[in-house]
Amino acid sequence: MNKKLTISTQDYLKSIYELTENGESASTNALAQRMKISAPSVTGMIQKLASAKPALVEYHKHQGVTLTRDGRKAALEVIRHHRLIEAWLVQTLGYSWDEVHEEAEKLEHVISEDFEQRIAAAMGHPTRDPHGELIPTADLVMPEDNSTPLSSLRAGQTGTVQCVKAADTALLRYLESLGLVPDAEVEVKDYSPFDHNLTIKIGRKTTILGLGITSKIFIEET
Amino acid sequence: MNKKLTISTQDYLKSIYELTENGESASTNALAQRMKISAPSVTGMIQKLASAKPALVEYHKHQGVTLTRDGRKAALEVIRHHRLIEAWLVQTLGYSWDEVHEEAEKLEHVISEDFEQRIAAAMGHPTRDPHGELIPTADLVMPEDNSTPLSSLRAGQTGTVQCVKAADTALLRYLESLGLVPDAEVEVKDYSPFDHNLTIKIGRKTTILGLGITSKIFIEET
DNA sequence: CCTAAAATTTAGGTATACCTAAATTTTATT
DNA sequence: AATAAAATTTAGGTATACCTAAATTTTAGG
Repeated sequence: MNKKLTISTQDYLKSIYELTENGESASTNALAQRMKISAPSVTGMIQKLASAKPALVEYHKHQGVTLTRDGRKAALEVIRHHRLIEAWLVQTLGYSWDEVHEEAEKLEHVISEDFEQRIAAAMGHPTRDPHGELIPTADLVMPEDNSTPLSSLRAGQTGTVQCVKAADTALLRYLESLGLVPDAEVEVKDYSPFDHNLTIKIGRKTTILGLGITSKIFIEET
Repeated sequence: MNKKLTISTQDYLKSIYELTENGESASTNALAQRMKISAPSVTGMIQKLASAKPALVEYHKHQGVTLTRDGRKAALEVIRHHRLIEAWLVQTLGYSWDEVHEEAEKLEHVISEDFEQRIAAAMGHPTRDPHGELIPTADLVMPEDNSTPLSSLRAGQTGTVQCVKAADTALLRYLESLGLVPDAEVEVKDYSPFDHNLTIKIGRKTTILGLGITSKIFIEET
C-alpha cells in the first residue's frame, strides 16, 4: 500500500511537520520561505500531496495544510533518519554538532530500514540527537517534550538545556563556545523587557542573549 | 568549472567505465541492458553527456561511447564512494559482503567529500572493498590490477583470490559458503573442455564450478 | 552483394518538480 | 463597507530523464 515517496515529497512532509508542531496549519508562504521554493510551486505540490492515493496532507484552498496520519508517519520516518544520522556522524566519525546537518539532509532520504536499525542499535537506541532534539521511536511516535524556550524564563529561574533548535554552523559554534549545549545548567540572572534580552549564567560565564538565540534554546526547569 | 552531476549522470558514467575497462567502447544496447533502461533513453542521455559543457563522453553515432578524461574522473569518484561505503558498512555496521551493494548504490551519490575522507581515514585508507575490488585513490586513479579470471587457469595452477566481481546476494552467499572469498588460496584440479567447468580445491573442499562463476572470480597466480 | 536481422537513432510523449507572470481571494485599514 | 496590500492560486513554461513506436543504419548470412 505504501509507495516510495520522492525526496521532494519527503522534504515537504518534514517541513510541514515542523511548521505544524504548534498545532496550526502550515501556510503556503511559510513553506515556500522555509524550503526556498516559490509559493506557486508549493501550491502545486501541496495539491498533489493532498490528492495522492493515500492522502499525505489535508488541504483547503487558502487555508494552509496539515498532515494526515500517513503524512505524519512519513514525516517522522524522515526526521528519525535525520536525527539518527546526525548522532551517528558525531559518535562514529568525529563530526561536530555544527557539521552534521547538511550531510544528514542528504542521507536521510536514501538509507534503508536496515541501515536505520543498524545505526540505532549500534548507538544503543539513543533518544536525542547531538542538538538534543528528540528522535522519533522506531514505531514512529515522537516522544513527549516537556521543555520550554529559554526566552520564556525570567530572573531567578534555573534549568537544564534540553535542546538547541538551530542548523546554522556559526551560531552552533558560538553556542558551543559559551557552553550552551545539551545538559548544560543555566540560570537566568536578568531580563530586560523591551528588547527581551536575557542575562544567562552558564557555569562561571555570564552572557547576554537576544530573543533570536533564547527562542531557539529549550530548557527543562529545575 | 566542475558542475554537480545528477545521480542519473553518475550512474551512466559508472556503467560506461565498467563496460569500457576492456578497452572497447560501450554500446548503446550493452548500457541499456546493464542499466535496465530502454535503448532510446540511453541514446538520448549519451548525446547529452557528449555535448555537455566539459564533455563527459566521446560519442560517434552507431559506434558506442567512451569516457573523456573528465568523465573518467567523475566515474572513479563514484566508484571510490561505492567501494569505500561497502567497506565501511562491513567494518563498522556488521553488514556481510552480500548485503552492501544496494545500500552503497544509493549512498554513493549523496555523500560529501568530507564524509568520503572521514570514512577512508577511519578505515586506514583501504585499497580494496569487501569483494576485493580495488578502490580508486583519493586523487582518482585506479590502481593497477594484475589478477586474471579464475576461468583462465588450468589444471595444476594455483593462486590467491583477489576479487569477486558480483553483486548478486545468492551467489555471494554461495561463494562464501565455499570459502571462495578474497585471500583464499585455490588450486585448479581439472578442466573440462567443452563446458569450461573447473574443478577447484579451496582448503579442504573441492568443487566444480561453471564459467558463470569462474569468470567472476579474479586470481593472482602463485 | 544483397537482404534479413540486429542495433541504433529519431520522433513524439509522460511524469516530476521547479519557475515567472497574472489573476484571484483573503486580510487588514480606513 | 470599500479598497489597498498581502497571500494564494491559476496559467503557461522549463529541464531532467524516462517511455514506446517507427525509421534508419549497421552487420551478418546466404
